[in-house]
Amino acid sequence: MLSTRHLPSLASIRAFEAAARHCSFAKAARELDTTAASVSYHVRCLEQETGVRLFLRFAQRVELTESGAAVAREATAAFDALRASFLHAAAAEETRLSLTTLPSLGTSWLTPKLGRFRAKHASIALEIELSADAQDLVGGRFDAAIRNGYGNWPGLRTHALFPSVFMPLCAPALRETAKALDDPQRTLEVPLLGRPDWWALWYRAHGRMPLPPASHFGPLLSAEYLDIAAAVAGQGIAIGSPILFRSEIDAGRLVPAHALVVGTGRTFWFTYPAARAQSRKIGAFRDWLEDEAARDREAARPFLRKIKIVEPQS
Amino acid sequence: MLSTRHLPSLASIRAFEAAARHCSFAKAARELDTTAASVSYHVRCLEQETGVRLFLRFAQRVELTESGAAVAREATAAFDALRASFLHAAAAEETRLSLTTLPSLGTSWLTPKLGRFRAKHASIALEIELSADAQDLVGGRFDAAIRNGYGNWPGLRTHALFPSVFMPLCAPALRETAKALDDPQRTLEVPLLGRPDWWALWYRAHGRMPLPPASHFGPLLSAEYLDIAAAVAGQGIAIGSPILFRSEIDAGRLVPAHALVVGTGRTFWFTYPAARAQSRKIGAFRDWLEDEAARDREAARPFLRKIKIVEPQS
DNA sequence: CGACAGGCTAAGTCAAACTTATGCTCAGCA
DNA sequence: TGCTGAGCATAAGTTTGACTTAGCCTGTCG
Repeated sequence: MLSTRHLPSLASIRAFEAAARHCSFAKAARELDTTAASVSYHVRCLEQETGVRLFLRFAQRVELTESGAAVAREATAAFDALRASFLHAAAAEETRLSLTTLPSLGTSWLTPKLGRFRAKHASIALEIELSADAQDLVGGRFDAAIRNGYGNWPGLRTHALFPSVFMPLCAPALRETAKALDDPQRTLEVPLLGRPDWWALWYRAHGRMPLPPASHFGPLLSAEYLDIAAAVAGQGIAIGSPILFRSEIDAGRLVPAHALVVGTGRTFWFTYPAARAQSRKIGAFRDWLEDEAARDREAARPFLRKIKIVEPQS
Repeated sequence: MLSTRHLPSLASIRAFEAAARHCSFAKAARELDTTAASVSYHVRCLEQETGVRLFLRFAQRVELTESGAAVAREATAAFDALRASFLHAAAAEETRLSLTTLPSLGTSWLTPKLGRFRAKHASIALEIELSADAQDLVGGRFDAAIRNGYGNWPGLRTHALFPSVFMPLCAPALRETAKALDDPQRTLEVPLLGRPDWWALWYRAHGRMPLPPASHFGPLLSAEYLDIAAAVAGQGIAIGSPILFRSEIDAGRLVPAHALVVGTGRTFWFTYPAARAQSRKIGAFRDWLEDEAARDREAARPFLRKIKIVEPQS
């Protein structure tokens, strides 16, 4: 009859449980949006499989047996507990958002704004992991990511935040020294900080100055925001995003060392698996993030007004 | 997402619960005797429907999330409780047998034997309801019945116990008076007790005596065993079954008032719904009952050796 | 008495459940 | 290092338990 782990058809148990609550097959059918014949069939199968009389039948009604009532109590409790656990898990799921993002964006741009997100969405705890490499969004480890790229990632939904651009930035004290970026007669007296490939692209876009030799470059640091920190300290001219480091500019710790802003067509995106489109927390974070990005794009308008796009050499 | 009473697909929950226990879709599939693809599909559907990440996926394994683990605990507990309630109900069902039977058979024949049934099957509690009318066996109120008839009841399984026959029985003191049943010269000095239709059939089978007028019949009592009680008290000659009332004969309280035993082809049957054929308690009771009936048929062999069958007039 | 509600059953239908085939990523081993 | 096997994923196709429909029966009520 009933083996060790075997359980009767759960569909039958579901039909029985509803019939027991209503003491009526017709009412159970209405609740389950099915027919009384289906309920009758399932209860009969259950009785046959288990050998337990669950209902006494009368012409126009049914009556639970003692055994039937006992099983029904357990069934109702079991389904209620199951339901509650899903509701609880879904609610808990909506209170934690795990985000993977690039180190400079996370450190310099996002983190300073989190107070505003927390104020707006007190119930959502944000967990941010910084990584220079794009993390997998399918395995379930992360809910969403902020990435730099062209936004053509299969299976992911993408929302553009702001363009990925760069320009020379330096401490105000180096404003005079920085004029050498535009003057072939002047010698560059401080090192160039940041990604050499960006500097190469910048000089290419500039078009009227040769790329300085490698000896003019500072040490290669592991993230953009470290180059910027060195520039703030007056150690050279860094190449970086006027959006990501806007707070430094606004505070007067950095100034544009040259007016030319270069881009490669890349953008910063907020992205998540398409299957997660219904997630309320992802939606809330996305909406807030888009507002923040729009605000920063607006504030950076003088820099973004005239971006010179260059093709990266592959 | 999840409405008030709605529960996700129970098949999906079942697959998830097994996968959670094993932390492996492949192992769950083996337990459920299905494929890993099926388990994977169900878990995915469940995650999609509930919005809850239940597992983190790695190339060759899966890992429960916190939420997944919580839901799994509830699911395992729910299924275990359900299973236990069915096992318990099935066990309880096997300890109670409700039988409907005819009054005389129940009172005079079956009840005196119940000690032997109880001794043999201590765990089965017998509940007997006496009724002159055949009770419904389909509604679930009764497990089985002992009926008198031809045994052709649709949907029921039948086991013959002993033939339904009748003969004149009286107290020993009326043995001389009873000779009038065979002697046209003698006047019947005591009333005839019991069913007038049986007396009519008996005289028809006799063939050498006219049926006495209605004035020779005693009052119409509601059950055969009451007629017999009156006969034991010497109030007349009763017509009844030498099997049902064998104990009175053995004790010398009654003697056959005439040797002729008449039957109409009817039998006493033990019967139950065919769908209940697997019931252990019904099987146990049937086996015991058949033994008792066989024993009584053997003891009544002198009476049953030569039964005169007459057709009832319809 | 007729209408209706609510059970039952058998035959037929259908959609969720399941299978098969293929692909991908590791881990372990020679 | 290359090969094998295990264990996930997905899409297309198949199957079967779940469900529907039609008809019947029994009460209840107006």
